[in-house]
Amino acid sequence: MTRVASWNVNSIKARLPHLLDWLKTSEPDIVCLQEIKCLAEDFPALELKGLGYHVEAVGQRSYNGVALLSREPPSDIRRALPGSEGDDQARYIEASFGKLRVASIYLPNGNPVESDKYPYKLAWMKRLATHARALLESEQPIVLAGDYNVCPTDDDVYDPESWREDALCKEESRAAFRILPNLGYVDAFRAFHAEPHRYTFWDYQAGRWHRDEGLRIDHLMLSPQAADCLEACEIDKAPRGKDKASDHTPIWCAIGAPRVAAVY
DNA sequence: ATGGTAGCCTTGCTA
Repeated sequence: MTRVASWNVNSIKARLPHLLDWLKTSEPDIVCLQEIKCLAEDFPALELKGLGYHVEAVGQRSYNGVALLSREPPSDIRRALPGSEGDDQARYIEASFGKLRVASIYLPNGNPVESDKYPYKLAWMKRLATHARALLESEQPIVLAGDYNVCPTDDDVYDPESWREDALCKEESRAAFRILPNLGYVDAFRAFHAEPHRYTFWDYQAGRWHRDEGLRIDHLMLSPQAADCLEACEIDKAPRGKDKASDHTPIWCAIGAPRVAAVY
C-alpha cells in the first residue's frame, strides 16, 4: 500500500516545522508540495532527508515552486510540462516510484480574469490535458496531484454565486478541468465522498477558516490503473487549524497492491 | 465596513 499526499505549503521555509510534524504523524510514502517559494538549491532538503525522504524540487525565487518527497528514490524525473519552452514558472514536476508515476502540479490561479493571467491559465491547462492523455498510453498507475486552482462544481465552493466569475470557478476553467475525468482520470476524493462543502483551502482573510468558508481546489487525479487500486482518500484538516498555518491543508490517498489484471 | 491576512523581497506583487 502506497500513500500519496498533496499539500500547498505556501512557503516551505515558513512551513517546515508543520511539514515535519505532519510527516512524522501521517507517514506518507510520497508527498507532492506546491508553492515552496524558493530556489531548488535553497530547499531545506537535509531536514527532510533526516526523516527518510528523498527530495526533488523545481523552484524559483519568491513565487510558485513544486517538489516531490518520497521514501523510494525517484526515477525518470520530468521538470516541466511538454511545450513549456520559454515559460520559466516553476509549476510541474513528475517522477516514477517503482511502477507508480506521480506529478506535483501548481496550476496557475488565473485572476484577474481580465488580465493575461487567465488565458495563461487556460493554455497551461491545455498543455496539462495533452500530457495527461499521453501518459495514459503507458497503462500504468498515475497520480496527478496538486493545487489545480479549480473548483470542479458549485458543491466545492462555500458561496458559488459570489465566485461564479472568478478564475477558479468560471465555466471555461471547469470545462478545461473536466478534460481529465473525460479522459478517464478519477477524482480520488469524490470516489469516496459525495457530500458537498468539503474543502482543502480557506483564505486567510475575513475569518474564512473559522466560518468553514473554503474551496476544494487541491485534487488527486488517478489514472484508471491507479483508481482500480484506490483504497481511501481523505482531507486532513488538522494542519490548517494550527498557528502559522498554510491556507491549504493536505489531501492524501491510499493505493493498494495491484489486483489481478484484466484478461481478454 | 469596499476592508481583511500571509509570505516573499521587487516595502508591491501574488494569492
